[in-house]
Amino acid sequence: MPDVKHFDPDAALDQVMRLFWERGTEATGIAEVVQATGLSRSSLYATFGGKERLQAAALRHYLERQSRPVFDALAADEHGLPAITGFFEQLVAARCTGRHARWGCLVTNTHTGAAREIPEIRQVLDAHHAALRTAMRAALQSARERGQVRPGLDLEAGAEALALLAYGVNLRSRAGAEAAQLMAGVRAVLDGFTRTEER
Amino acid sequence: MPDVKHFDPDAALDQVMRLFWERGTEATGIAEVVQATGLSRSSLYATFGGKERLQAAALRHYLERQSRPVFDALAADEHGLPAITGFFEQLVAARCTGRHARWGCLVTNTHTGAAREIPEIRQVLDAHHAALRTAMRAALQSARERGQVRPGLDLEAGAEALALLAYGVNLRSRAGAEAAQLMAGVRAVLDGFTRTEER
DNA sequence: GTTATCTTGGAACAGTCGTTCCAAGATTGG
DNA sequence: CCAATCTTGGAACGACTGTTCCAAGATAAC
Repeated sequence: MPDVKHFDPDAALDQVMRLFWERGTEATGIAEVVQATGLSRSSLYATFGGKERLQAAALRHYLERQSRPVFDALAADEHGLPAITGFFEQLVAARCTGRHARWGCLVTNTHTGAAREIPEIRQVLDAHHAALRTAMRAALQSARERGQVRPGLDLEAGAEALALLAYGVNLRSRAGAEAAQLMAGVRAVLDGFTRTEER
Repeated sequence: MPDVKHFDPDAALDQVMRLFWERGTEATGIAEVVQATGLSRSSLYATFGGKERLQAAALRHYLERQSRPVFDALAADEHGLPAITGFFEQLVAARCTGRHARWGCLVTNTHTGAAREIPEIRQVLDAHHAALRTAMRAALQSARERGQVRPGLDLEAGAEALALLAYGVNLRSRAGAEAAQLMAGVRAVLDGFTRTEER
């Protein structure tokens, strides 16, 4: 006849994710996590384990709640190149203005930290990259079917390129890059993927 | 009638740079710096000041010794697009194989850390981005003069795009990305910049 | 050789790190 | 209401953080 948790683990994880996202995982101490969530150290460790496990959980949470919905929307959008343009406009806007301005992307930020060596975390990094690539690839496929894409474009290579471009946007945005400059860069790549007659 | 330093500050800074580059600045303690350089804490603090100043110095050192020479070579190379392709081949090779494999780029790595807020460091980040953009811009200019570039390409936007792409390469390489996949992405972008008749 | 000045080694600092532990509290099935 | 079981608050842990300090050592001009 056990007791039950006095809090919502998912809501707590969401706050941890935001904390790690904004301030950086390595720079965030357990004390700050305790304060932000309102939990005690006991509850924290009993629920999520140590900091590594917590970081991995927060990262998975980010992938599911933040990235996946956007990726899925992109993959499902059959407008082709305009869908990709829209994705980047949305991305740049989110990275440079609003509640999460200058936070970058938690997954992107994690690439440079020490935690990237931990298998559980490396796995999420790779899963995120694969998901982003797949979404880009699907959108490019739609674009080709609509005759928007320049002949000879390797869709796999194009998807990889757009994924790398997104990382670049995420990275530079965290150091204060201007939205207009980022979008100009994005457009230069996208124009290069476009069929001449469409341009 | 003072004493002189018993070590070469520049050589020491070079070792600090390598340490921060490989292991990450936040993850590297002063104790490790002391051990790697062979200096005492006194000499370290007397020469470079605290960790923030040391990080800024190491970052500037990286920009001057690692980035600048490559950027200058790119800007001076008048072969056009092949020069840019060569730059990326060199980059991907350096990031994925050899002594510095999987180290990424110190400047790129610094974008995500807490130190990005420090003015002295933000300044180096922006200077690096400007230098990279300028070099790319010069190479694209040469490419245009040689008729290699597709009509309608905005050289500024193109330079920004290639810079963002480089950050993406640096980032993903640190998490173990495959060289071939990275280069495929790069080629997709570069092909998009190429004049149709040249392709 | 003397002396003034800087450098060096190493101990010590207070503060923070992530983690552990246990008594007290809360909950649910009986 | 009892009892079994999990949760919770909070103190305490050793290890490490970056930094400071000072006596001892080294150097170069006189």
